[in-house]
Amino acid sequence: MGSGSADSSSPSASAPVTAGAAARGPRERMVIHAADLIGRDGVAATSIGDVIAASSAPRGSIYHHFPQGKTQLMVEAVRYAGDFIATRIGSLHSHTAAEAVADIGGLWRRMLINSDYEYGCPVLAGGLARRAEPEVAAVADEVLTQWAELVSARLVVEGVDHGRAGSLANLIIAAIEGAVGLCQTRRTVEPLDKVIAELSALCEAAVVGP
Amino acid sequence: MGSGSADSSSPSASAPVTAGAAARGPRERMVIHAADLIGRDGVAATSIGDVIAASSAPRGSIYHHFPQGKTQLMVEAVRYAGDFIATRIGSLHSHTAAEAVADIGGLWRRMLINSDYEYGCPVLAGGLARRAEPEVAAVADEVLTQWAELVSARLVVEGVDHGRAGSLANLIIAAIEGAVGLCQTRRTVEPLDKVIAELSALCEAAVVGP
DNA sequence: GTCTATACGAAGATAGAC
DNA sequence: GTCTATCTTCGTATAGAC
Repeated sequence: MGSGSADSSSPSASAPVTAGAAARGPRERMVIHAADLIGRDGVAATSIGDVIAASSAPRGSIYHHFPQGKTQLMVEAVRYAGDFIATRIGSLHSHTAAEAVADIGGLWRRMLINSDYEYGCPVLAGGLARRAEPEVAAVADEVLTQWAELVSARLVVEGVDHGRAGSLANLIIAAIEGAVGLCQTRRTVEPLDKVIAELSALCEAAVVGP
Repeated sequence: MGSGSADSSSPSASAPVTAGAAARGPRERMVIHAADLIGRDGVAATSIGDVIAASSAPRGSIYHHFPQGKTQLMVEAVRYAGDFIATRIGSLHSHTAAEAVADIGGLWRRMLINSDYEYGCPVLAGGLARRAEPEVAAVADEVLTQWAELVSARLVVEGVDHGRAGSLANLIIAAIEGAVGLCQTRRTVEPLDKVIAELSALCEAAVVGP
């Protein structure tokens, strides 16, 4: 289907990387699989046909569930992927800022390896598609803002100075996003591992002593 | 043409962001404009027709110049974009590691603003297209390795410890790549500016005293 | 080297039956 | 809600003339 899909239309579709609880209806499955495909191939290379094939959804009801077609599907998928990560950031068990960063890094590490380095960040992919799909990029923008606030707040809780937290959160998000892209390109977790190590050390140093 | 091109086929095509010296032949123009379009729309959303329109190249000789079609054009474009940045890294006038990082940041800052936040990194875009275009991603991998070596060597020259330089170079590349993506998504240079500030400080701290 | 014409397939979207 | 056409546009690639 899409020029960018390797074999997403193969009979045995594997479960999407972000699939937590089993989705109930076809509509929800479509959104989840759309997010998965966007993370792998990007917005432009993900066709509606790809999503249908991957989610085993009925062909005839796409425009019933998503009246605005592909754009709406992509928008909801990026939102879903954003919420997925936001939830993880919000429910981190770690007790220091350095640990929290390492935990998020570990999450991405697993997703990269589980997908054989095919799956990257659907939110970044959505943002990069701004020319063709401005509405999708707008959602990506919102998600990124939310993430930055979540990370920043967390850093403050762990003892990082208010003024520094915003700048550090921005670096953490940018560096992890970039590292995930490098890992996809190079098919190794090395870039991410190195980035997490540097970031963790930086967080430790940024915590004000008691 | 491409579903991802906003108006690259408009009559007055603007000069590509990476255009240094004027290109001689149509072939070279095609490669340069292909790199430009990949940076804006990604590999999948960049069609051969888009490149022809942007570079005012003759339609009839694409497969004469690029026998392997789109893949070859994308491969050469990513290589071109990689060499463009590599050259800049290699000819930095800065005298400290922190300054060098700030200079590279300034280069990206200009390209983002000059393109109204449309132009991002073609090399990262090439790497993210691995599923559809493995050969393009392979070149992106090579370029990324070259960049890392260049940055690392430069850090060592500026006084950063050998063991640390590799890790720091990786962070610098990942963070800048990620930040550029964030800037494209959010239509601001803020993410990049903040990242450069943090990175510069980190570089200063990493330089061993005389 | 460059042109036109054309084959072929994929993708988004709609209409109307069930 | 879901299905099956069907329309239209686009994109890659090739063939053959000039």
